[in-house]
Amino acid sequence: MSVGREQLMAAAIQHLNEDPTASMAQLAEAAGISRATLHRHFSGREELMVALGHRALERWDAVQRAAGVQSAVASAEPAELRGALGALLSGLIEVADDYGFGLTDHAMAVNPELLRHSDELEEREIALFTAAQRAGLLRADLPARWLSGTVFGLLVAVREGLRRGDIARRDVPRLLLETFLYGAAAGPRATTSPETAAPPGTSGAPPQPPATNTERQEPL
Amino acid sequence: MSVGREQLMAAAIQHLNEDPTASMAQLAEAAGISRATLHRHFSGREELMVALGHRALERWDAVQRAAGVQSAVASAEPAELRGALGALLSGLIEVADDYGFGLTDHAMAVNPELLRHSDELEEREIALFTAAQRAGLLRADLPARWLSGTVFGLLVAVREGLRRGDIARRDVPRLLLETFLYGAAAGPRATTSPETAAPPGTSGAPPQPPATNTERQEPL
DNA sequence: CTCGTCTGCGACAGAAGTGTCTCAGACGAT
DNA sequence: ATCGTCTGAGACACTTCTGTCGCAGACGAG
Repeated sequence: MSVGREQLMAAAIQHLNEDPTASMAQLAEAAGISRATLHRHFSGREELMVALGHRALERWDAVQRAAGVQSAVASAEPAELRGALGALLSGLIEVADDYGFGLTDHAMAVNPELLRHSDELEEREIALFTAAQRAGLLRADLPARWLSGTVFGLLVAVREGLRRGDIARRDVPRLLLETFLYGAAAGPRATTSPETAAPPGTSGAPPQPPATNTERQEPL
Repeated sequence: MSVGREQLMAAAIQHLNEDPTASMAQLAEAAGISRATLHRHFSGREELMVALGHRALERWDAVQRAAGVQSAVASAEPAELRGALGALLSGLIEVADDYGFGLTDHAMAVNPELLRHSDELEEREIALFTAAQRAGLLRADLPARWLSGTVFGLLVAVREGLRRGDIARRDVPRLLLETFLYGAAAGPRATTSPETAAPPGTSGAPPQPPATNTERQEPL
């Protein structure tokens, strides 16, 4: 047994991230094994895809557990919800980066098993958003389900940005969090590190209208 | 000539939105023509895909022109930039809805022609974001390129939300605009229609801390 | 009516991927 | 050394999609 099932799936995912249309032969070669051996692990392409999907969903699940989503929702404490939200988003970045192709791959959106599994995780996430809305951390005038979709879309944007080299890996958590929470509009807001609010960009100081300077609540 | 080339592509796209893996035979059937006739219009699948891609990019281009992106950037006037941003996002919703599959289809991300075309449009959009940052409409502490990616990601979220029936079509412009500009965090902000700020959801009034009530600048 | 054009239909070969099978060899355990 | 297990290589049949071709029929223009 040269390569285990785990390393096999890891190699497959890594290769699928570069070419989502890779054939079984290419995936076998990427894993350094023969096509026959690949079929000894997974009876067919379908089974491999489902296995990869579940692997990704289990990591998503692990992120939710590590973030303490369940207990935060149960407690309804703003502090706990705040922490769970931050940990969740941070953790999801890595998952989206590792399993990038799965975010938008058609095979994942068709299989009933995977759909049920991901729906379950999504509902848990929506429950967190709903609780955060009740606690006054997140806006209540946007459906929690849409907020969940927003996170998904932003993770796609993160994946693309990293793939194309548009954004630096170390900036991703800040970009994701800032964009998701406060959006792109200019205006007074309290960030986690105010000194990074104005990077030394080429643009001079924006002729910003002197809006009433106030403190904004800092949910995360 | 029963069906023109335009209607043919429209039918193809509509069908591809439901099943991105549809074969040429399925696309021909969806358009109500034979497979041979489809090949008389497009020499192969590759050519069809490129044509569909360009069609989508031309609509994107049209949205940019209708929004007056170029002149707004040239003028650097906050009022013009504000209008261009709003018109751009509103227009992109329809494009993303009609050409949904193209947002994440692999064939689109591979063809050099389409890449050059979309890069050109994207650069124009980034120029608008940059100008809006200089005018104080958008945050300057987030890269304009990331803001462009954010819009892309949110459009993917819109597509998915509509496909799954999570969100109502009439709510989409508000959801997209509000989320992109102000994010998901709770806090004092001036929306375009304050009376819609608190929908009659099941959740009671959130125990929101009485943050200092202030007016926020309203970029769009 | 007749001609030219366009269309659908069926057939064809080729390409690519998939799943299965056999066989020989490597390798470790005993 | 031998046995059992696992592996890679190759061959095979099967499916699906693709691209091309010829032919017959519909249909409008003249």
